[in-house]
Order: sequence, then C-alpha cells, then structure tokens
Amino acid sequence: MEEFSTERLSRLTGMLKRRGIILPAFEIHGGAAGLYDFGPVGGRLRNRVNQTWIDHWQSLGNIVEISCPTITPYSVLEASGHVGEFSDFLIECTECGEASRADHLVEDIHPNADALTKDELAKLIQENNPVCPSCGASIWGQIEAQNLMFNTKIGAGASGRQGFLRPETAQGMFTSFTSIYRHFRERLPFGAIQTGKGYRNEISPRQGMIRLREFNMAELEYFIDPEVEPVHDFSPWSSEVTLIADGHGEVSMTLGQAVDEGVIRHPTVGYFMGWTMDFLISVGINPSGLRFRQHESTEMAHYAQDCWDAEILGSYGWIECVGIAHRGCYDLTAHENATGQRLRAWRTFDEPKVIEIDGWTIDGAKAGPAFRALAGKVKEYVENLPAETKFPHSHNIEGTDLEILPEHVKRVQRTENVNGEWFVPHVVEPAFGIDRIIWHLLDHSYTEIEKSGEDYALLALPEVIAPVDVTVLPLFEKDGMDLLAQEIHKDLCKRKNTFSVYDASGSIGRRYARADEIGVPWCITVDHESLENNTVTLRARDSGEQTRVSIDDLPF
RNA sequence: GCGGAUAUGGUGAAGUGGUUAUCACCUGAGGUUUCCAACCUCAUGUCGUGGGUUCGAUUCCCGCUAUCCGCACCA
Repeated sequence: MEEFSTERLSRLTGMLKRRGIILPAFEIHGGAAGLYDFGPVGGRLRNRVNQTWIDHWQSLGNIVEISCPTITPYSVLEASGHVGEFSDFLIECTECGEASRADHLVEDIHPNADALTKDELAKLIQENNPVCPSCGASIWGQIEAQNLMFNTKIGAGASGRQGFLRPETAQGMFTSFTSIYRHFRERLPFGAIQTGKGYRNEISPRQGMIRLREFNMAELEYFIDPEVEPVHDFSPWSSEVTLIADGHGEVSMTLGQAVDEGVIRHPTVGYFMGWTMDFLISVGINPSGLRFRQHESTEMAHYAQDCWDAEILGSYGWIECVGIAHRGCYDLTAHENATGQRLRAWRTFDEPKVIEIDGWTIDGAKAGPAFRALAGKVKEYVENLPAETKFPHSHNIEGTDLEILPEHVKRVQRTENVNGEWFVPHVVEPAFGIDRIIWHLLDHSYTEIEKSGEDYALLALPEVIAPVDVTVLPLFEKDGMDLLAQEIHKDLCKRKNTFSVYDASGSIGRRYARADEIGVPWCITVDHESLENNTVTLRARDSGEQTRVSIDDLPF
C-alpha cells in the first residue's frame, strides 16, 4: 500500500475536487460543514458502490430491500432510545452562564463518565461540586440534553407533530417487521436491507468525508431465532484476519477459529464479518489496510450485546467504516413496549406441550355483584392462587378486607395442548458508512507513479465500481475517425450497465492520462486502420497494454 | 464546542494601502501530430463573506462562514 502523507492527501483531495468526484457542497454560498457533493464523476461512483452493496447482500438469498422515510416521528426514536442516548449532557454555570459538558466535569472522578445517565451525572456533580472551567465557581444549574439529531416538525402550525431526520436507517426495518415477516412466510432467518441518507447534527464535522452531517448508510437487519444454533460455512475465509478483541488484544486468526474459540461471540456475527470483508475488497479496499475491532463492553452502544467494527487504514489513520452489532432483542422489544403491537415470530415446538391447568377462577354471576368495582382485581388474585386453596379465603385489596366465599369461585381443571410460542427474534446488524468506504477505496486506489520523468496519478478502481466504464477516443478528429468513434460511443452507452465517455480534445497521451486519473478501466482508440477493417485498440488502464479487437467483439 | 493555523481563476502557487492583480498547470477554439500529459496561436476564468479604519482595502482591524491540525464524539 502507498505511504499516506498529508502532501499526498492534499493532492488526492485536489484531484477529487478538480475532476468532480467529491466536492464541498454549496460552495458558492460559502459552503456548509459536514456536507459534500458527489460531482459528475462521483455521482455514478456512489451509485455503483451502493448497488454493489445491495447485490452483495441480496446474494445471501433471504434478503429483501425496503425503503423507508428519512423523516421520522418523535415516538419512533424515543422508543428506539435515540432521543435519550443521542445526546450530550450540558450543564450551565449559574455564575458565568457558560455551558459545559457534564461528563467532562466529572471525568476525573469517574472512569467512564460519558456512559453515565443524566441522573447519575447530576448526582455526581451535586456530590463533588466540580469547578467551572470558565470562571472557577461551583454553582451549577440543571443538566440539559442537547440532541444530536436534526429536529423537524411534521405538518404545519399547532397540529404539527415533532419529528427528526433519521440518524440511522435501521429503525425502518424494525417498524416494518410484521410486513417483512409475512413476506418471508413467517420463517426465520431473514433480513431486510436499506440504503439511504442518515443525518446527525455533529458538533464538529472533521476530516473531509469521515464525519458528515448527512451521509449515505447501508444497513442489514438480519432476524434470527436465538434458540437455533446457526450453521455457517467459514471455509471461504481461510486466511488470517487481524482482530483486536476485547480482552485478547490484537490477534491474527481465521474467522472460523475466532468463532470456535469464542473470540467472536456469535457465529452469524463472524459470518457477516467475512461477508463484509468480501464486499470491501471487491470495491477496492486493500486487505492489508483492513482489520476488525471488538467494542469493549464499556463503549458498546445502548442496544448492542457484541459489536465488531471493520476499520480501514487511510490518510486519517484507522477509521471505523462498518459496525457489525448483535442487537439481541433490544429493538423489537423497545417498539413492542412503546406501541403494544406484537413484533414477534412464532416458534412451533417439535412436540406439542401438554399443560395441566388446575386452579381457580371467579364465578362472574356471583362475584361481580359481591365485589363490584374490585371484581377485576379479585379475579386476577384468585387465578393466581394455588389449587389447594381453601375457601372462604380472606384477602385485602386496596385497603378493603374481602371475604372470598366458595360460591364466588369455580375450580378450573383442564389440559391444554400448546403447539408453540411467540418470541422476539434477535437481530444481527451490519451497518455500513458508504461515504467512509468510498473515501477509503479512493484513498487506496489512488496511485502516484512516475511516467517518462513526470508525476502521474491514476485510480486503480475495480471495474464494478468505476464511474466510467470506457472512454472512446478518435486518434484524430478527422477523416471519419471522429464519426466512427461517436458511433461506437453511442452504441456503448445504450448497453445495459455500461457508461461510455467520448473524448476528442488534446493529444492521445493526454486523454489517456485524463481517463486514468478518474479510474476508467478501458480506453478504445479509433485510428486509420479502424476505418478499413472495423477494428479498434483496447487499452487497459493499469498495464497500458493494447490489444486490437473487432468493434463487434467489444467486451462491454 | 475549545485551542492553533489558513482562505487569491477549475487546481497549485506569487504579490500589493493606489490605474487594467501575476505565474504554471488545467479548460475551450484553431493549427499541427500515425497511440501514452509534445508543440504553435488565441481565448475563458480569481482576491470566501459582512462590517470598520481610509480620499482609496485583495492588503490593516473586527465579526461570520469554510478548510486543516490537536481535544472530544460517531458510521
């Protein structure tokens, strides 16, 4: 891999801007931090990376793609925990009025202050009275949660509902669970993917494409039965992978080994790590700049049981680009609790369970008039009494002494066949930051060489994601070479999934250089011979080799 | 958000309190050229933004915005 340096980084970002791949957004208005455009070349690059991602996960065979709104009602994100967790806690000094981050004030006192809840922080500050870094006083006001989600209002005026732009695509998959479950004929495991924009109102966007306020995400929510031991084939990944494991440090082992030894805590998480690795390499990430790091239990997000980040080494160091989290039953349970809707799957037992029911219930005709408003409570109480209870039976409900007589109750004795049960599926979620991946594949593909004593830059992009598949170049724009080249160009553009560019300005060498710089894998050159025998030269980007092929046999 | 640095054509740079701001590359037009940034002629295009000081500000001062580097946070 190339050496990363700040000089190389500035040449790369300059090229990306000059050639219309990645540009600061709204620049004529002064720009806006954390917002970027994919330009005339980058637009297609983004689309192809996105589509490659979709194809890759759909090839698992039990995956559907959905698309949900980015505008999300308050209650959805409150249920998911984002309203509570996606916040920084600020506290105001009543002396000077300066707001400080509450967790920063107690970080000397508590080893893990940023993981504390609002109440825990308030307690610590009250007990320890930290000094205001701005004025030195110690008189603090209330802690306020400053949310990192973009607020919006759904609908106008007083009837408008509070909402947010989504901070992740995942919630849409959870709120659509019943529809996806039905689509798959109620059989686990299955998954839903979604690609699209996510929004986080970062305090301080930095490092170009790395931390954005609006970004492209791609997520899979894979629903599994926690009681079924998954069987995965790890044989496709026979080489060792760098893992930084919680409690183990940096180790090198195959994914299969890591799962067998319990370093990776769930086989499906390990399997998706392999699947993730395949994707990243296929779009141009250099495997030597790729590793997986396990979250320590203290930094784990609020929903996760185990989480591995795929980190990619680039000009900004090691950056997390993918998170593969075992979210357990957290999300579906959270939405179930908030809505009262059933977000579960049915598990049929191998053998129906026979349940002997032997107990009591009330005789409504007698107990109703006797206990009136308390009858419901009495029923609940009686049904929980053991079968050997003797009546009359005294009990106090809500301060009232009751005498439950034999005539108020009925014995219940029957056997029931239970064929299965409802359970909350567990979820394994690979979540990709597409922009971060695009940045790194550009960073890894960008190659600076010397050609005839001159600096020469090219993007060694894989063909599947190259923004332009082929450029068509008339050697000279005369004698009909230009007409034939135009004709070939138009024909190529009509082909499915092929994008061609026609370029006739400048010397042939200059045009090859222009194409190489944005990673066009192939150039077709129309020369005098083409006019005679219907052949053209096909030049490969990385080797510069040329072969003569018939126009009818062009491999696009 | 805090601390530090920076902002001049598409890109990279030079320069100045005073007429029309400089250079290279790039881009476009024409010419030339039988396959890897060649050459000739011509052309397009810049002082981030708002205020202040001044007869006059791209230059000095202040605010804002943006970028880069630390701190913090995340995909």
